Amino acid sequence: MNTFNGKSLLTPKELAEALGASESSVRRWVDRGDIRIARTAGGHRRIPLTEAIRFIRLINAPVVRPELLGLGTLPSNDRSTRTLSEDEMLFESMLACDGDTIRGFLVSRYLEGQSLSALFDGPLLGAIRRVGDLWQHDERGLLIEHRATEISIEAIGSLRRLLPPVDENAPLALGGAPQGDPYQLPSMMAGAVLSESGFRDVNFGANTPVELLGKEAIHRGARLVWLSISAPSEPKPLKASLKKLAVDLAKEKIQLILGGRYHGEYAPQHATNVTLVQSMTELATFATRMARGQKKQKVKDSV
Amino acid sequence: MNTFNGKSLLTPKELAEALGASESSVRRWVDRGDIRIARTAGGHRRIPLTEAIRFIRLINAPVVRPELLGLGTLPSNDRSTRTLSEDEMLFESMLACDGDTIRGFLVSRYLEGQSLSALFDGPLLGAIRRVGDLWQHDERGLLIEHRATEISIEAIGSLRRLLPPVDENAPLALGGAPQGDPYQLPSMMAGAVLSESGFRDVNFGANTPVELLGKEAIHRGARLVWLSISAPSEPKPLKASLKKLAVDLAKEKIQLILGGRYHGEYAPQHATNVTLVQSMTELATFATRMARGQKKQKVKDSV
DNA sequence: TTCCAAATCTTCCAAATCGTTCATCTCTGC
DNA sequence: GCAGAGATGAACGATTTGGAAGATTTGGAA
Repeated sequence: MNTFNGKSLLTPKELAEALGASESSVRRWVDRGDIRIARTAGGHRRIPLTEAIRFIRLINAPVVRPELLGLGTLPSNDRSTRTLSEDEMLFESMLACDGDTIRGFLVSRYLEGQSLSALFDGPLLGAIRRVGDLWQHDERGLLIEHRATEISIEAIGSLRRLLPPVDENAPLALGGAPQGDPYQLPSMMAGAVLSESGFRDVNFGANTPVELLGKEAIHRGARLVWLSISAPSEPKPLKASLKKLAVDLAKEKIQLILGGRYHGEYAPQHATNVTLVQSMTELATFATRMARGQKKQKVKDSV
Repeated sequence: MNTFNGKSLLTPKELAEALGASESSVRRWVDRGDIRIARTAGGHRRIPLTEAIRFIRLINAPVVRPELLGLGTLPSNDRSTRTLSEDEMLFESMLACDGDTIRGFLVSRYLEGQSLSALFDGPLLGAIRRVGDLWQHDERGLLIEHRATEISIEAIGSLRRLLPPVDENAPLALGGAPQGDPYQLPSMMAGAVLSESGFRDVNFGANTPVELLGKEAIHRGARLVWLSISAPSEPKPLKASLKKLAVDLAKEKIQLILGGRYHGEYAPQHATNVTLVQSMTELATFATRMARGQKKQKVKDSV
């Protein structure tokens, strides 16, 4: 499947979503003759892309979600080849610095029911890692990686607007990346995933002093602290401050979650309130279970 | 009806309810040409969100129910009862890490007709500077500054969604903060302001190697390069690379704009294509004039 | 192949929107 | 105060839209 041309036949549903109209309307327009179509043997309407474009230009219709017309996103009923080329497609879009396609792709997938954690672990982080590998070979790679970060920040922002609002009484989660770690993206993703999992999240971003984070978590009555460790660091001090952090948080029964490429190297041993996660999905699993527990506890408290 | 919140097409009824006006009036405004619209194949009016925003700013209409426009809740737009000074209010919200209030405040001021550059120069940068001063006295200040950055990033994203779409033929602007400068925010603001001024903007964010930026600008046919210098640096190398950048860009007739707290200290002398700006407003003024010039040139080219 | 879930079909209906007209309201100038 | 101009909002029958119900088709998996 040629990812960039998308497919040449659209279903009424696809055209309807691309135009921000209803399936019923598209069917009526087709039946009235405004859009010329082909039919499958069984009578289902199939709209040639060129015909869709002719119609769009004819009535000057605004296209709400261009990616559904195949300019970026794979058609949704092409499940066999989808997973294979998803990463490829996002990677190509990153190379082209095409933020619209990336945002559109992620939003589409989210609306289709994918979780944020799956989207991050799969296509998005996949593409970003490949972009990151680039600047071994190509000096432009560094620029592209910078741009990919900005695009991803924007895309995560768009996705967050689609999340249902979080309960004001939801447990609080604080986090960031430790001092010396300049990567913003993983922590931002973690915040979004935690919000999806039922926490109120407060992300302090890259390069956050671990000691302050701990104090703040206690001060604000957080139930969870996350740290994303994506850059190597002086081993001794970070390991020590993580250990202290774990102990301090344990006193208040606050969970500490460590993730990121280098999280294993600095993680404190033998701490009961520390959890290591390898992926956003693991984070989501842990957080969802924990949020459910907190809710029960809240209910129990209020009884 | 499209239920998800990122809705980009409004019906006349929705806009009417959001403005507290009648459908009849909206229809009249549309038919008179005050609001540019699209039509469905059946002739029903569909109003692009950005066009609704443009109209609201144009006639300075109060928005009674912003949530119908997907804008979330805005602070009371009862303009007579504003007691706290704007700066004070934003600062307080930053202290409380209350991102919603800050986003709502900025969006509502934008709807009232303020320009992005004025909002950035005034309330937003004002509040951020005060937050920045905090950690002279209070160690929590550093955390709050981190959080203020994240909040501002999100707010700028929200504002950008409201800008009218940029013409595909608009001149291209590339920029970022130079190597060694970790501040993301000023460059992100500059990108938004340039977009408002009629450029297609590509922001490479903090810590971007100046040499690569220059090559990329030439490679992609940019008309403008911006650099926001918010952190002190080794004077010699940065000054040298800026000088080389200015010369390289001059050959292609690309303007270089330098801004940020420390821009004066590294700016090349005697370069005709280099402009120093002290504020986002100055950037906007320069960029708007330049974009107008580019447009004229485009028209002339096509004749 | 056979089977199943998801997508699409047709048909129907309530709600929204259309274009139009008309009464009401608000301002301005005298 | 009053006449006229212009804007507003309500009302009308005709048309369009969006969604639901139940039958059929599709694409992929056992």
